[in-house]
Amino acid sequence: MEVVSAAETIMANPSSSYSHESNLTSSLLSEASVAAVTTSAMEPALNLLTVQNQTGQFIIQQPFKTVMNGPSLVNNGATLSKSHIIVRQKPGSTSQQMLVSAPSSVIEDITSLEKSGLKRPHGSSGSNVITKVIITKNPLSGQPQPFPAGSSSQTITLTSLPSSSSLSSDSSGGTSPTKTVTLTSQGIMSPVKTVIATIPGTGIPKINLPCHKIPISPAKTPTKITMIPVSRSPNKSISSNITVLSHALNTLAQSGSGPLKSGSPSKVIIKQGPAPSGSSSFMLKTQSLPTLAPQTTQSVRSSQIVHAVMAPQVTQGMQPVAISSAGSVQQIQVPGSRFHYVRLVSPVSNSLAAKSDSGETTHIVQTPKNALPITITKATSTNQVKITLPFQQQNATLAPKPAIPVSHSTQGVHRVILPATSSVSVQGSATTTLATIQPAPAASVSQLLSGTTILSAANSHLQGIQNFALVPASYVTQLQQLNKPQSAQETSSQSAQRQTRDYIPIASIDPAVTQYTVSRNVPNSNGPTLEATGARPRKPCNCTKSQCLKLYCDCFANGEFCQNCNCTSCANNLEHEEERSKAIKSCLDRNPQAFHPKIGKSKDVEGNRRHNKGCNCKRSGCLKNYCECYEAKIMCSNFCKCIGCKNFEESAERKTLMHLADAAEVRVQQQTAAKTKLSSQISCVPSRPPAATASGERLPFALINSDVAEATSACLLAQAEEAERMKMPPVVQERMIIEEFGRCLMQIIDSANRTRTSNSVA
DNA sequence: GAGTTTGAAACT
DNA sequence: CAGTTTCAAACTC
Repeated sequence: MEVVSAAETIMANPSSSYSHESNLTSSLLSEASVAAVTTSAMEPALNLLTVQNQTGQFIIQQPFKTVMNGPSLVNNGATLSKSHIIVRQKPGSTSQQMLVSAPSSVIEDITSLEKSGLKRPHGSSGSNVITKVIITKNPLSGQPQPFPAGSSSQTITLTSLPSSSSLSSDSSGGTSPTKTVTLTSQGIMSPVKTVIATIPGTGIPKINLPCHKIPISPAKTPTKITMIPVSRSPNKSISSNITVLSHALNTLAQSGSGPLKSGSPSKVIIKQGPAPSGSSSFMLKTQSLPTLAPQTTQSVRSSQIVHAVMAPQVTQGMQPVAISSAGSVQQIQVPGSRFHYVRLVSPVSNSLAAKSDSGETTHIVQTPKNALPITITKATSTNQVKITLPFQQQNATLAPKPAIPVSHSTQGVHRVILPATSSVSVQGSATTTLATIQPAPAASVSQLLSGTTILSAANSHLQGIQNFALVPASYVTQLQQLNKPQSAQETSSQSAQRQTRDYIPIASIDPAVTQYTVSRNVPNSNGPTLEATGARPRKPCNCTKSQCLKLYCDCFANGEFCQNCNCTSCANNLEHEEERSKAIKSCLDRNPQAFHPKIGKSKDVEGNRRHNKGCNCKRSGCLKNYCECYEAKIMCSNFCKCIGCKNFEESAERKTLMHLADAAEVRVQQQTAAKTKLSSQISCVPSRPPAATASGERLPFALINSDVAEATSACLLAQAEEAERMKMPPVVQERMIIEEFGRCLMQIIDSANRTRTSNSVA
């Protein structure tokens, strides 16, 4: 595996050729790599890239300068950019290469480089400037580097990244002191200390987050962390300080996937929570801002420490930051569980990040307009630190090819397993084959829809089975219920309602690539019919013997947890997560495509759907829902091995059935439409007007009560009797009655007028 | 609602 | 890979 971390520098003053504020966000390194890449302000325009080993000893200290619209330089021949610096440990490299990448956009002004007295990097004129620094041992301590056996040297390679990934300049911080974010990778057993101090001589508050380590990978092999370019909001000097964190967090989102969606600010929350077996776990959480689309989420395990050093202006202009947004994530930590869950959730509200749990001190920073918010939360009662910072969203472009679940089982590699129903396509077969955290799982992660949950079983004994799995949002409900015991007042029906409400299916992002899973839950549907909540309708299963851990169970086959089902001895839930994981593994062993959508696109006819495997019907003629093809409303294909198939284009039986089905559907739709229309008409019926005017005067009709109506009726009846007694013709009798009715009305009006008059007099 | 039919999944 | 068994949904009454 390979650890890649990124650093980012931001120009503070676009008008100056040299910036006083160069923020290098540094890197996350693997357990096996050097401990830290640190930058600090040696002088206003010079930063120091420091690579520390696990014992805190400096391995590399490379000053570099950030130059506006020009190159940044590292004395040792390394060039760092104003935007991104990526430090990575090359996989399989005996020399333990570390790659530091920077955009090429900053490697243009050679003149200023030379002017600065710094060494011109080799090949800096090209777009890919690579400088290698090979260090055989710690130059300061003389001790061997803490690399795995066999590594005899380190190589730091500086490459340039596309300029498009660079950040825009910060126009406000020209005179601000250097802000530095340090990420220090430490050994697993590193002591935990929370230090909030001030950097001597700078007044810069230094926050050493009480994080033992950032769990990166349970594996012994290095973990690759790919960096993600940071959003290019115009004012991101603060955010840049923590960019490294976001980079590390976004490993998943970045790895192997396409470019990030520029201008899509989001937030990354690094949260350290208690972890079993003496290791801390970091929940890397990103939350996209409103109007943003998908989000990425990552849970990383490693053994690293994060130190955050932030300039005072970090807290300047603090504003509440909206956390919830269009597509955010939730981290769910289940006590006692080895699994770490992260959920992508739908936007709910624009709550404030500043508001945190009791005992937490939250710093929320949001740069001015269009800037990205940064939140640092330190829990006083717990050992928990959250850093919320922006980062660029990942391009959620989907490839039309579904690639789930991932069955690739590289040891020590996080895997992302998408349930069959997710229909989430990940890009490229090569990368999606293993939607792993290394190196490309993020693509799929970022493409997840709301409700998708990542289940991480890293470090568990299930390692090798599945370190990461995407589970349905319904799982989250169970997780949350575990975390928060149900209120005694909550009835079962309320619970059911809440669960139903919370249920969010995993679905395809792009309808064009939606793959229909043959599920009995959606009989004869042309596709996933969504409920009002956007959730796919879900039918409870009735499994009795399979424990809902076989593909017989639709819930399980769809990658869902059983919820409100009628099953017995169900193990398709959180309480049996290990069993479930084993069952998933078993299914995948039998059939790596087990959770793939059964219905895919036909290659023959564009846009046509087709059963990927084909049916084997013998007695139903493929004209009953027993047939998966018929159930999916598609015709049998060459893949089918059915006998007596009548489910083909020219089949008269099929046409008849389809017509009947269509007619029934039309009928249902008409009924529904009629009901809707009726209800809307009823709602349009004008209600009784107010009985009084705005001034309080009672209107005549308001005087008509039962007594008045009875008296009026008596008058009319008396008049009718009188007319009859007078032996008047029927026409005249009617007229007399109507005239009497008129007189009654006049009396009522007079009474209303009298009431109005008396009210005005009063 | 109970019993039957059916075909996918699981098993041998 | 083929045959058999198991299973749960679809279907019938």
